[in-house]
Amino acid sequence: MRKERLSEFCVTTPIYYINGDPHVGHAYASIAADIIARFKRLDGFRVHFSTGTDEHGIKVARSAEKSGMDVHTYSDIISRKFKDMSRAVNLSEHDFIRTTEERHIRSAQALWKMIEKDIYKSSYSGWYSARDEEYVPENEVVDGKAPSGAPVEWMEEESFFFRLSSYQDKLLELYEKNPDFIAPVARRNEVISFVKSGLKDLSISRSKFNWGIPIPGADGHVMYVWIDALANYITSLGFPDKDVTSMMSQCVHIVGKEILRFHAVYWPAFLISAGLELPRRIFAHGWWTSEGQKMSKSIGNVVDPYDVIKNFGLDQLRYFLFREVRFGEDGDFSKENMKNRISYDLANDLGNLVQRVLAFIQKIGGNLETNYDLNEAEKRVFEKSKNLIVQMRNLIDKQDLCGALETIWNLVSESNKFVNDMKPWELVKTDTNRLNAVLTVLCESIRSIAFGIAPFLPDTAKKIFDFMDIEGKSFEEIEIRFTNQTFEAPIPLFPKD
RNA sequence: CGCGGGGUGGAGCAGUCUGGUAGCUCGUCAGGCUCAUAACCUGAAGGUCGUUGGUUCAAAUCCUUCCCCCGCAACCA
Repeated sequence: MRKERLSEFCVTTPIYYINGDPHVGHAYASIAADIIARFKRLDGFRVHFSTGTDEHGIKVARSAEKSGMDVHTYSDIISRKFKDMSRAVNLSEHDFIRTTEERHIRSAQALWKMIEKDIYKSSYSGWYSARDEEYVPENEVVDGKAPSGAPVEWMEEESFFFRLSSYQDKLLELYEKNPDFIAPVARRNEVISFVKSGLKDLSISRSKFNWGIPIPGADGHVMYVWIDALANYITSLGFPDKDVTSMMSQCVHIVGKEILRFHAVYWPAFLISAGLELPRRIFAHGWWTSEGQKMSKSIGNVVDPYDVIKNFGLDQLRYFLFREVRFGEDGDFSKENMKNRISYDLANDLGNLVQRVLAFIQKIGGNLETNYDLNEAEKRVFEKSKNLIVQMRNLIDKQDLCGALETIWNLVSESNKFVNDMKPWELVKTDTNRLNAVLTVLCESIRSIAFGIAPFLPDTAKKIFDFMDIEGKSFEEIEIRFTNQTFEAPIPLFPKD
């Protein structure tokens, strides 16, 4: 009965701000969400998966101006690049949402109306850099100058405020009652400590520029980023036309650690104010360095996902990103490590397992006479392969993507060891009955592995499914026992040069 | 004294709450095995567990001194 209620699932990436080209950090968040979405679909859930671009704000308006383009045209071009990246990293079925779309403008305005009781007009003041046309955070002002070196002056403008201060206790109660609302734990502690230190009301409008969503009934004011951008999640779910309650309640927001606070503090406050359902979890991922150094344009070590895909392959990238570093922690993107992962984990362990087993079956005629009358050793591996998805389910629900891969590779190793121990190349001469049992177990195991890797390495999984004449649409297929089966001749999955 | 996390063999980490001769994954070296893009098995090298002093029969683990690294500290998507 609980299964019934949980049959919907929602996962989101942040919407990416279009002030630069997509890099591996964007790809990382997108692939993470995709892996989760794919796993849940295979597991029978109805999944809503959204990503997109955040296109309003002074920076975008200025960039457009600088490049001599109309801001709409400019947004279209940059947004397109992110859309292309989504395809390049093989995101499964998703909604790509742009904050400049009509549906989103309606949604953000509707949300504004729903939280209006917590909004009041006052004036916003802060250190303003005229040259950069933006406010500079207090702690970044040094000797009356912005980090850019531009002079700053104290400015005031009329602004709408959201009464965030009155949500402090409610938020703390939310974190308290839902220990898993923010993950990983270290991040959760940071957020709690931030909220405990006291919340100030939030300025949520600007009148100095107009590249934003107009505030209903307040000419000359546009929404400032928070409400506009965060509302994308409910826009994507059909708000305000549809009831978003059940999907929201199952929603996991994947975000970068740099924007955790907006998602873990402001967003729930807005939702509570609007009387809308809260998401299930906010998960903050870490950042990648490149060859041990912070990625930066000036060093020229920014990792371009297209380069990696071209040089190493897409599934290889998807594997590396989530196996190399525990999801939630920072990590280093090193070509050397990437090569090793591909060579050892993918080619030697997984690729070779599939190859040695399926090629062997070819050798003895391409036909497997199944035998499920198993002895102890065979049963152990068989059970383990039947348990793979069960174990992964728990890990994926905690967004432990690295742990999920480790679990799969445990089975890969165990299966390789099983081949060595059972020596099918000897059984073929001595005991055909045992041989068939051993090969049956191995095929069951390979099939489970293929399903396990399917969310991570969809193309590779597809190849294995094809070798074995499997659909690969649902984990339920794992339960269907092989009967006398003819398999295709395998081709190495990760050929070495 | 703003809040928090951390310093453990080459790398990344566990162990610290509930003291008892340091463990995991990967890497390195030697041997065995070989169906395969090879894997697996056996053995080996490598750590004064950041520093100081203390408690104790016994400390990576408890108390103390100092050093170092990293997050967060509100308008940065």
